[in-house]
Amino acid sequence: MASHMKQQEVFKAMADPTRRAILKRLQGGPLTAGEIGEAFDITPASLSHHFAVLKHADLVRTERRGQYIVYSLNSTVFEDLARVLMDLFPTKGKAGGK
Amino acid sequence: MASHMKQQEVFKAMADPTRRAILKRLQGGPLTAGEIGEAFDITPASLSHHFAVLKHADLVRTERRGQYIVYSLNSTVFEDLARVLMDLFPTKGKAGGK
DNA sequence: TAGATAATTAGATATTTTTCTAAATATTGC
DNA sequence: GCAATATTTAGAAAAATATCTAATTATCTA
Repeated sequence: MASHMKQQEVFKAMADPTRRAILKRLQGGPLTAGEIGEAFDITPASLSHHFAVLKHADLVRTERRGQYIVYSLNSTVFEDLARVLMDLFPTKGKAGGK
Repeated sequence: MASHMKQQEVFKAMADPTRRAILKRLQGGPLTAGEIGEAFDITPASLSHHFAVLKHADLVRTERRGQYIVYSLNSTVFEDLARVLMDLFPTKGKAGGK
């Protein structure tokens, strides 16, 4: 029950507004790296770094589908926590603004 | 209802393990800066910096009492969120270990 | 008022993080 | 196999953060 989260990694991951916006986007369902990237003004390389941080924190899962890599929220660790956090705070980041 | 939180400031504040340990310590009730500092291996100056970040995020309140400054959790913004976060994750920081 | 104690602010340095460009890897379809 | 597309990895530069020492501010007490 969320007891095997890497606390430091998760908080660090959540501290960046771009990463929070990525997570927010994924709440609508799985997306490819490219689809996620459309909403941001950064290079694919930078985005990839953010993905790595989120993955390391176990907040997202990846699955290769052909040439694409599909990202989705890791519901085990994340879904309940993410909802609590995301809904508790008003969105303000440049992308995914509700 | 938690809708006027400064999202970015709060997450940034929570991203540092020393600051999370400070908050954790304050869950037992208000403490002076010095009392909080006893648990850490950093200088008062560094600690003061962390207090400033927590204050800026509205996570703690301060009140001067004589030569002391007493810190407490800001229950309005924090108490419910803090409980959710702190209880959801296992403690791992050097200080305030439950 | 002077000295002691508590805490913060100023200024500098070291570390970490974010971002970029360029190069590498994986996969598709001809 | 080769070119095109999707994504990641490597390496470097810029920006942000954490920490320190030294100096400052505020308060207490003798």
